[in-house]
Amino acid sequence: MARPGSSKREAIVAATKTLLWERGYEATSPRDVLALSGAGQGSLYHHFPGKREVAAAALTEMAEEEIAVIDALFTPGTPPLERVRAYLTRERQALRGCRLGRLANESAMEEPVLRAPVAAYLGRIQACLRASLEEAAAAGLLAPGIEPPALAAVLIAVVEGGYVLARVHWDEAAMREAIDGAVQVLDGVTRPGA
Amino acid sequence: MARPGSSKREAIVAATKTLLWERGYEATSPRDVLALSGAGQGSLYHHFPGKREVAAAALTEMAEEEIAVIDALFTPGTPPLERVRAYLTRERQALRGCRLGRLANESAMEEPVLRAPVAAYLGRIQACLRASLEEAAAAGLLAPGIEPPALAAVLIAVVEGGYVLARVHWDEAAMREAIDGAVQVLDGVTRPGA
DNA sequence: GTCTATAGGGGGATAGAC
DNA sequence: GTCTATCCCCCTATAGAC
Repeated sequence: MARPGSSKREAIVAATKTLLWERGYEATSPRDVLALSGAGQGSLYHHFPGKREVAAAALTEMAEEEIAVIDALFTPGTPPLERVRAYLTRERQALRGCRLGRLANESAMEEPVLRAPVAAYLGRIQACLRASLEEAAAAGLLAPGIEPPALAAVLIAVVEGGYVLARVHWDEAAMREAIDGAVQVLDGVTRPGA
Repeated sequence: MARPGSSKREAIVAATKTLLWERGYEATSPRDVLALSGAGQGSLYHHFPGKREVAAAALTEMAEEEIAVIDALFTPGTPPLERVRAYLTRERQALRGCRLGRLANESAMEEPVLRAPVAAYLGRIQACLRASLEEAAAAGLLAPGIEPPALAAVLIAVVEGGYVLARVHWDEAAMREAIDGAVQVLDGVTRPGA
């Protein structure tokens, strides 16, 4: 039932992934999903109990995909502070918003099944940042008074907040400035070791 | 027409302010507004062309109120870095989200009349932060390599991103940690002058 | 200026044929 | 497993009385 293999199910989930990023949860209707996927009403309600479960399946896939990208970015090979910088400066489509974090202010976050994949994604990023910063701290690269967990929280917050600024000002530069600042701050509280 | 004095108009705008914070723009229907305000259908469409303009009026008032709070926080009397800390550490209801910034990912941001008050509010905060940080820099309190505009962008982004983290993890502590980190970072890149 | 009544369209879901 | 047809309710807005 929740297995892949049925073509329409995959089409429905794929369309939902597109629409959730583009419009969010509340603004995405089953009708839109069916129109974009080419499936009929029956297919959706055959494979899923309702809209929420379709979205949950889509969000789960989205989180898996994005977590894979994050894990690749934080490969243990490179020096810890390089990994952090790579995350901060990776390319982003600021005006589209964070693919998962953009749902933060929707009522969907009150549904555990929808909140979970979003929390897993942002949580993974924060964990990777924290681990890298702790590694840097252990190597004596972090200024005193800076706790790795707190700095990790700052950096993920700057990225998510950067998306907010870009959307509100309708200007990618608003996010770029925040990211630039984060890099300056990172340089300011670390020693040039890496 | 857009004047106050008509009791129902004010009730409608007041109800809209409440609902916009609680549910956002798309999830707030004229019906909800009328039910909460006690007004009838006719009153809303007598005073406003439609939902968008009601929301615009509500957002404008919300921005004015919040900007007044910000301006009070950044009174020129106190030392510049104290003002910045006061902004960072002011009390917030993390799980409710930013009263204006929570609309960032709604389609409402494509409507200039709705985006403008939100942008004005966040823009004002950023300007106040920048001015304070420039004052601190002029007094030699800022570490070299830290540009006031970039640091101002970081700080407003941490706050807005902190709201996102709190909502996504459904935990106020997620925002607190980001704010704590921002204070640590601020201390890390400034000299103890103030 | 405020009210009730009503309308056209879409949202989310179900029925039942194929 | 997929389709079309249909349902009820809410969304946004208009009509027109008071």
